[in-house]
Amino acid sequence: MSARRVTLTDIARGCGFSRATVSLVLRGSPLPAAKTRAKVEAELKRQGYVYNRAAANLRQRRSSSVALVVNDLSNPFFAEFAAGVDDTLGAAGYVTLLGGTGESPERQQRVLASMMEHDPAGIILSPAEGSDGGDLRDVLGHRLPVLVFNREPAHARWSASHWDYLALDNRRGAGLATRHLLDHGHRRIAFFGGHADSSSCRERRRGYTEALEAAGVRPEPEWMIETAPTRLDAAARIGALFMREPAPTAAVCYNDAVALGLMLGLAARGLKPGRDFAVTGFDDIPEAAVSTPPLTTLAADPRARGRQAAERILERVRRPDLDAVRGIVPVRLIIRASSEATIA
Amino acid sequence: MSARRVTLTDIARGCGFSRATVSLVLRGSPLPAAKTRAKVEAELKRQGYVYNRAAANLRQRRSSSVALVVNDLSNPFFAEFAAGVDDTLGAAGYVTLLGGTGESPERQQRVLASMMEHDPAGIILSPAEGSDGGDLRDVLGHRLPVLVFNREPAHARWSASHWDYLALDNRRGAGLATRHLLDHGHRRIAFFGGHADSSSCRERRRGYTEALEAAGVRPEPEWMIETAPTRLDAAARIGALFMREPAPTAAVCYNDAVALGLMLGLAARGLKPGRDFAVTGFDDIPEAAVSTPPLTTLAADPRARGRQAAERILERVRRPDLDAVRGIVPVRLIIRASSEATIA
DNA sequence: TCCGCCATTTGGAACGATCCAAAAAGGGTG
DNA sequence: CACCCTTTTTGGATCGTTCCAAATGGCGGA
Repeated sequence: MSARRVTLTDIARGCGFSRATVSLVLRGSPLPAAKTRAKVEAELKRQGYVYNRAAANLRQRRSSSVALVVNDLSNPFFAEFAAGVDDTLGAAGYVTLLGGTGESPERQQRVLASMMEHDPAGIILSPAEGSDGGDLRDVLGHRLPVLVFNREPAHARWSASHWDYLALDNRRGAGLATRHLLDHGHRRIAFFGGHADSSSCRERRRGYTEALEAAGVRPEPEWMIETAPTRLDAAARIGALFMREPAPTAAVCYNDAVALGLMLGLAARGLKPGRDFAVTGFDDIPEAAVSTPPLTTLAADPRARGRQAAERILERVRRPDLDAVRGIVPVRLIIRASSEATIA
Repeated sequence: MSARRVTLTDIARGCGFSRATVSLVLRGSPLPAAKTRAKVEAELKRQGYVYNRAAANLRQRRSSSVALVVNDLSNPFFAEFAAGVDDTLGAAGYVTLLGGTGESPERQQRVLASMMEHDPAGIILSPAEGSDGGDLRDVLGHRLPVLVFNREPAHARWSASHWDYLALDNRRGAGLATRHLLDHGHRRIAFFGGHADSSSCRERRRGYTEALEAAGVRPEPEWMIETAPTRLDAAARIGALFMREPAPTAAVCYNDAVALGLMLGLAARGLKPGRDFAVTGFDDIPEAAVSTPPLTTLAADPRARGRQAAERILERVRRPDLDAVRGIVPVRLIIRASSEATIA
């Protein structure tokens, strides 16, 4: 166990060529003679040589990894996203450095600092809620290609800079859901869940408000209800919807977790979601299709988003000087039973 | 953009000390005088120095990363597992190299080879279905600490060696579920889903069979039904349960995905799961709590398992010569409505 | 004043690869 | 056989850090 690692020098000694020649063979250069190549390759196999990419990267001043830092890995949306990122990076010969922040900006700073020490070629960051753009800039510096996914950190200082940005079309998505409910005759529609200081929540609220106004319905501030973006907290706050008569007859929810929580809460109050009250979500997590009732929601194909993010960061690594790109990806409204409730 | 990276030498030049001294300060050695330390630290901040761990690792012949290779990141069970692993590794100052294999042994070989080139301190592997122990040994070599999670690769050659192993108590878990159904009066109980060549499936089947036999019920080979471990395939194969009269009245499912698919299929045949037919799952994925009806299943707390795996691999990195450990973690039966159906 | 001792500081060789310019080995030609 | 040209091969410096043995400086005591 645990003998020394086999190096280029060992191979060179073993087959009587120089380190330089062995290195050429390793990299598949056409220079070495066929005979030489064969001998070297035999020796590589014989000794069980494993390439040391770290050493090579050091000399070549490049990097073969990309960091992926996400706010919440246990959320299936981000897990799928991560899978997509890893797919594409792997295919391009990069390895993924994974870091989870658990929605804590402090922890995010630490994780990012640690990533930086590993010298990634670029970084894909889905910021923790409450991230500060200035703090991020401090750890990440000005040199590294960065793609911000899904939400914008507070303090726009960063946005004046060269970071790419990729997010869902939250505004249009929420608008679609709202119009869908309006089309079913609803007029008293709440926006339920999420934290108003998260950029994605603000955008969704905006899409909701605009859709209402476009239909000539006045948005009711009391019906914009904040919750943590989890099933549990959503279920707990359902009371806020029914404080005052007349109560809403439908709700656009911040995301699927919140919508599922809301439906649970409704059932507990004796209301049948989808018949007595219409609900929509956002994300189309796998559960949405099998909940009771199945949840109308907005699909964004997180795995494809992951691939997209990876492709973009790779492109940016190749050409660091291009202007930053802001990508807003469309979302699809998936209509299921949870929004069937109709107002005559 | 993209100026040269700041190095130790730059700092040394900038504050008039030698590289060696700056390095001592960086590593918090007590040797440098307080005054010196202060000056160096000021210069570090001034130039925005970022430590290059790769270079340090090269010199020190050690590694600060651990590879995590999983068969299916988009499965919430493994996503949680990964989050747990990353938690613990991060806290210990290691970075996680993530790799997904999508259940393909060929891809797994490639991913592992790539990981090896990045010289991880150890590797946590949840093998793809159909992995071959010999192949694994070939890429991983004999030097690297390895923890195999969740299932055993075929060909036991590897097991004679020094790899750690951590898995759920599949046998006991399936036994618990089976006994639970027996206690509700069921006698015609199927084992539904999974591939018989996966070790976890074999173990669960064994627990099921033993529980039946302990209750004096003869297991019926036709009632062990194979499916891919997905909702979709499970739903598609439901017919196999009802080929012959009398049909089973309950099923122990390979995992939650399969159980959810089965319930879907039952509903489609006009049977109400939980009332006309009892179902249990395995894993306790989040959906299990909110499905219709909520699913009786076995919980294994994947995040805690992730932490456990990480701790074990770190321990093994510290002391490579200890004997391999086989850890079997207990699972808890979570009783919900899907298994309420009773036989008088 | 000189010496020895302690606390600091330092030059230069590693680590395992790549790069570059230059050397060595073949192979025709005249 | 000397010459030139092409094909192969190679030594040594380099990437950014750490390690080590040895150098430096200051200070108290003889």
